[in-house]
Amino acid sequence: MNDENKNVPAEKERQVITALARGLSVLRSFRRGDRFLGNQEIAERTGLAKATVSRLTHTLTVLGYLNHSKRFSQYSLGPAVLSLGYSMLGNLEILKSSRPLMQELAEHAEASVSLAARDGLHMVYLENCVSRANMITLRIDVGARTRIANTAMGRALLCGLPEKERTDLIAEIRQSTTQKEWLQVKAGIDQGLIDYREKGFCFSLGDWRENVNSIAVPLVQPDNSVLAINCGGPSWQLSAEKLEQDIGPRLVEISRRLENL
Amino acid sequence: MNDENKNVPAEKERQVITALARGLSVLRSFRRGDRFLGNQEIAERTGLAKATVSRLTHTLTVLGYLNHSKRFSQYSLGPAVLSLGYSMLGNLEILKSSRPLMQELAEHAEASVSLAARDGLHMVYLENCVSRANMITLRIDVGARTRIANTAMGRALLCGLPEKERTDLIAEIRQSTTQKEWLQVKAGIDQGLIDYREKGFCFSLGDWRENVNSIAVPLVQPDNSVLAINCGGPSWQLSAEKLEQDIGPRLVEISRRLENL
DNA sequence: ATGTCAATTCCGCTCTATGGAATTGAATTT
DNA sequence: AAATTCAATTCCATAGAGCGGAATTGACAT
Repeated sequence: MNDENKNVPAEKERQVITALARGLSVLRSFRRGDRFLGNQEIAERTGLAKATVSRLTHTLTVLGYLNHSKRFSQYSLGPAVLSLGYSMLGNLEILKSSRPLMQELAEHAEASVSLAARDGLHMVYLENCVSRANMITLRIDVGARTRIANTAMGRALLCGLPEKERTDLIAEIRQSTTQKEWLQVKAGIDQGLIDYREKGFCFSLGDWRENVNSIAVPLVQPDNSVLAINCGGPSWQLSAEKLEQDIGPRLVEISRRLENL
Repeated sequence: MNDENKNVPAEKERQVITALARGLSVLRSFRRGDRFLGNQEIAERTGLAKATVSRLTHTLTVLGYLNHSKRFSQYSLGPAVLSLGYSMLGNLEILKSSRPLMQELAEHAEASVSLAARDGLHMVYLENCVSRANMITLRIDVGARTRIANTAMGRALLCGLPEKERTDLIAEIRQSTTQKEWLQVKAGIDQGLIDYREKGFCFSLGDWRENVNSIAVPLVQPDNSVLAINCGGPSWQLSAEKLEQDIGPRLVEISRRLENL
């Protein structure tokens, strides 16, 4: 076997435990909408050998992270994964303090206000406050993910990162984007940086979904990790002007207050 | 090397991948309230060697399941764990259909109505509906866990299980309980079985927390897995009588409707 | 400078995890 | 019933991943 380092600059990478990484990739292969997956399907998605997947799924089942349905001999995600998320949220101090402020803004704007953290090239929603009026309509759930590249959330995150990390992340995003898409994405990011410098917040006017407007601000935590808060909703309800004049300043104020404990 | 089977009845256990199990136990070692844990602390909690933990935490960090704070050189749970929970909930058909019924009952009872699944000896909350009136007071979050042994949820689950599984699970519970505790626990379970046979639901009157009453019903899914729904709240608001006369029958009705798709 | 404590790396060894092939098992068709 | 198909599981030999004790590094306090 030859060391095919795929022209990675021979960086002495630290050891990653493959069995663990593989097991987790099995869990991740369940996407929204796949209630049940069989070993075969999982093997295809993860690129692992059938025998390997069989053992991984068995292990995960024993541990409660997967359920096994005998009827169909297929697997579904088990309750144990939920507990992990619960522990995570329970340990985030910021949630307690941010909730009331977010809810207040949600009511004022009659829109949706969310707090999110970065996971790779995505933002993961940690908390979501909705105005009573919209309670039923809108429902972005905790744990949901949106791309950094084309959302106000993502742009705000980028603005909150230290120079070096931002550059690296932008490079990563570029990697993951087709040449054609990149032009748009780049434009959005650059505009975000400008908006942030000039106004303190980033926009996404229909970039994520047509007819959905949103603005967002970064939120730097005591441990220097960066989160982002956005306020978004249907464009007929949240005009660019309203966002800029009214909501924006309020968001900035919220972030300021949260950063000062 | 001698096969020390530790007097386990020589059951040919299937292979469990240790590296994966260990990695997950690292994640689980974060309990509510531990924002940050260091390798040493994790090593103690999991019983793994320091060097091993160091590699596991590194792997988990690379994958996004842990965050590493350079300042304190400690780890916290990362956003990736949330996504897993999200995928799980997103794939549960039952949630969509149960939500309106649960919310309706929550409003009627001015209490909290929850849906939960079993994870080991615990019930994990999958969904929680609260009456508007109580929105602020009560907050049992999705992903939270309560013991099967002393809750209405747990008792209802036991009632919903097929004979064999129930017996096994009760045996497991016994294992995990001190002799002294067991008497109480056993009594509660037996009473639950009686209540379920006679009335269709199980009680917990102050068994979980003093001043908290609750009733629950099992919910058997198309794939034969069993969930449970409860309705609970402060005892001054939910008297035993009200639960039995009014809430109970409604819960049974909900479960009946949900079981018939 | 010196001392302490934790994280990481080193290193040789062991046994775990691996994947191709064979087997089992379930479901469907003839 | 028998035959066919398709997927899951088990078998097996082997490579090398993961292991832990010990040494090293690194951060911080004295």
